[in-house]
Amino acid sequence: MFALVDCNNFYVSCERVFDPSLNGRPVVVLSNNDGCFIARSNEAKALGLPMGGPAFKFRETLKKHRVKVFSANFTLYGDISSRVMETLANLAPEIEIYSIDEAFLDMTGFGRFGFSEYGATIRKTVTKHTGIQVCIGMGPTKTLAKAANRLAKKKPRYNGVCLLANEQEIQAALASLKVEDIWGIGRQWSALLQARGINTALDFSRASSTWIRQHLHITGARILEELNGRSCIPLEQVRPPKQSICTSRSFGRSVVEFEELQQAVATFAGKCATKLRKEGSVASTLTVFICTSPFNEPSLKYWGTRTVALRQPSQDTIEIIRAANQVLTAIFKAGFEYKKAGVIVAGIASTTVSASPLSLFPDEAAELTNERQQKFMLVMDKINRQYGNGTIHTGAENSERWKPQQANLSPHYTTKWGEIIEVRGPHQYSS
DNA sequence: TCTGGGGTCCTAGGACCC
DNA sequence: TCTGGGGTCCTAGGACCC
Repeated sequence: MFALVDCNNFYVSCERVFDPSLNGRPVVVLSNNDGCFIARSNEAKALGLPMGGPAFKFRETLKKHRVKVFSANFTLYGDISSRVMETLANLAPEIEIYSIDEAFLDMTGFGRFGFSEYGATIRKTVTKHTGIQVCIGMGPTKTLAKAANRLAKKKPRYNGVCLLANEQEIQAALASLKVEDIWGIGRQWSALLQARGINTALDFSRASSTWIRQHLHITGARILEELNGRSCIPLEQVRPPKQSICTSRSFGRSVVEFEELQQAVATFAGKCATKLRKEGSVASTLTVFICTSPFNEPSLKYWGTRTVALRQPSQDTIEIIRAANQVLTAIFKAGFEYKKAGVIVAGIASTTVSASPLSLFPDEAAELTNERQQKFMLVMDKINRQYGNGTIHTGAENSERWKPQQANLSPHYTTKWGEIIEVRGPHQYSS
């Protein structure tokens, strides 16, 4: 038996924990650059504000209904998330952290407490420890637990916990689930399925496995099995090492100058190097991409990207920035208004298993430099850990000019002393 | 005027090996 | 006119997830 625990309207809930006056009011959280809706309270959903909808198109509604709008505060959400996960890990020994607001739990052996009863206990405990509300779905496979979770969220009669334990419950649940709402079925595939008369999850579960295998490949075949109660997507308790690391941003405004793009790309490359060191990994390839707005007319559109091999697998900020700069120089075209850029490092290997190949012609001077570079990076990371990110950085990195817009950022309530005090104010302590 | 960021898995096809 | 069988590795592109 699997359980899927999913936080309700997670980013909005995080904001509400620190400002309960927002309860009952419509609240939305925007993506970087205050672009799209990425979280909505139930009240905001009821106003018809769609997930992913661009905020500027709904200015009227936001104003008219006095919707509280937040810029994304990922530092806060990440910290609250880790508290939720910690609570869950104490309630069930086997847990897979699936996303910032979701976790799968292995419920094997918990039947003796009653699955639904234990689900209710989990719900209560998480709210008590963190202030975050969750819904829980349970079923014999991860895909069915996902479906159950959807029901738990949608239908009040479940009280936030939906258990699919027997054949009848499962069939009824699948009949009420639209095919596009199955976990793993996106837009393209649901169109394909609907064209074939497969409209519900129940239809899907009874579809021809040959046809599914042919058109939806192995991924679809697994879903079919899982809907029929045969588990084939296992719980992944340890996160496998990342295969690629990406740092990309849309710019707060158009960027035209090469030098400015250069600073942005250097900053992303530096961030990738920091992430690599945090993972204990080295990368062997590097990709840089730059692009104009996808909403431009075709003649004003440009998408430039190139991948190169690094001279040797690396996690060195300076090395990676240098390589990224070379790629940028090669793909940059003057005369375009750039809106976004990014750096991706891949071909990742762990530093701990000494997977990086040795040089056939070792260069002692270079080795010495490498060693010094590594020590330098250690010092840099240590300073930034202790005094805050960005305390020390290379001259090439600069995030001032292209910085994303964040007009309505809430304080970093749980991660910066200064911002906690700023909000609460010393006078409140007396009461 | 203004439209996010960070990932994974799978397949097909090309280039290569013996 | 006729031209094997069994592989690996890599990349691009397309699908999906939150």
